[in-house]
Amino acid sequence: MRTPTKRKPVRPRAYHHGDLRQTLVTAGLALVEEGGAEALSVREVARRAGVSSAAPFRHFPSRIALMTAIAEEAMRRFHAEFHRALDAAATSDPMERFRAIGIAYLRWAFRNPTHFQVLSDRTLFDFEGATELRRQDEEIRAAMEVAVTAAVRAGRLRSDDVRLLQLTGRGLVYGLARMQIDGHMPRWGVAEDEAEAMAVAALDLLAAGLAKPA
Amino acid sequence: MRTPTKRKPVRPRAYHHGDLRQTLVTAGLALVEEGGAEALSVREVARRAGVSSAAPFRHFPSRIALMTAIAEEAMRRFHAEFHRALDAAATSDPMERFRAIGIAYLRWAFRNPTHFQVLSDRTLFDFEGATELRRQDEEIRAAMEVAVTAAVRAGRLRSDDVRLLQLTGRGLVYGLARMQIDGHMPRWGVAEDEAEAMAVAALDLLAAGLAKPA
DNA sequence: AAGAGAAGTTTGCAGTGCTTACATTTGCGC
DNA sequence: GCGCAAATGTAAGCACTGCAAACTTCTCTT
Repeated sequence: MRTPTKRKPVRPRAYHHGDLRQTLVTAGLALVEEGGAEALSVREVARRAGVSSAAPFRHFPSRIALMTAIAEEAMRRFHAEFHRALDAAATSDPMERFRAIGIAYLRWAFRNPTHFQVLSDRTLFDFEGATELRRQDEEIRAAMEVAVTAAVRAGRLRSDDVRLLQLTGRGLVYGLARMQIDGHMPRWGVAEDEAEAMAVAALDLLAAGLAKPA
Repeated sequence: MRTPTKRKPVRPRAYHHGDLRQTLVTAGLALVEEGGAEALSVREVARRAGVSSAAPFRHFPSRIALMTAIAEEAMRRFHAEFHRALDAAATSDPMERFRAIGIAYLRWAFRNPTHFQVLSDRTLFDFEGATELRRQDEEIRAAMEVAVTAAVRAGRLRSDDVRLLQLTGRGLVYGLARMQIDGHMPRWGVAEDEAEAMAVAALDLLAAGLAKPA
């Protein structure tokens, strides 16, 4: 977003924009935030950036490529906050760590619902082509695997099937997040302002249930 | 919607179609089945039904209204199969019943992924306007509430918060179904042909965990 | 047999993603 | 500095979409 060799650093940027690519991603992110993924059109993004409707195609070959860049930016933020939260809740107890991971995930999803929506639906962007995103996604998954494996090794869980345990944990947390996004919570008697707390309570209930009985 | 006084029940139906409304819903359902909800366009549905692109608007005021009718048809099938499966697994044990409900839900979702996708995303159709659908949805939810309440009364669960227990059960099952639809399973090391069985195993793990320890 | 209403059609408008041809600007080798 | 190629913008246009209006055809009622 800097302007090193540009002659007119501020307003009257005629023709060449300076950093259109990043501007488009930022505008797109805002659009998604306002109206969800399907509210994003290339032309509207161009309008917001103050360029012609064909300009974005100089930087992205298709709408899906633009969405991929937006998803990558969203994942960057998710990844950063996820690790920040994990570091803050530094604990060596594997069950505590399992819980902290789930809470960090839920927290981000509930507070960034439209960004989470983009990340979760892999028909919306080119998952295979987003190398960095895939690495960060894998890192989050691996963090969970580490915690679960440690808990299993310590004999703390009622099952020793790491893959199944992971799937169960992720399944619940993913489901709660998507129920919120897809508008199911009201139908289950969960009000807007208590949704996140209820989701955490559900996670706690699962964690308690997975723990090995005395 | 039958054809009591029609003169030409079969082929050469010129102009008036006879039962276009139902034909459109059926064609739409097939379209959704093939390519998911976003693959459905009013014009393509019209093409398949062999009518002009404006004809569907005689029966549905908008694309969303057509999608709502499609969702209602999908829900009708889901509801029917759900109850058929529940009746087949007739058992009075509340924990068994809880499990049977979850399995029936998972089974339908995994075998009708695109139809499930439509039903699950409430931005795709007019949920509030679909009275019958809402009633059937509520019935499925109520079946779960009955089972959970019975289990709590029988002192079989580690929590007595029915709402939280329901949310946890639904959250897991919904999450597993959506993970499948959104294409997350491969990344979690779950192959296509074992996905449904793994989901059931996760449900069993949750059920075991929710049960009151001896 | 007449006429009204239902259910089709054609035409057209505004929006979309994307392409092609053209214009401007900028960085780089000389 | 100069000049040219590449990068990056624009304008115009195509095929598609959802949807509205005006018109036509059929069917049902009386």
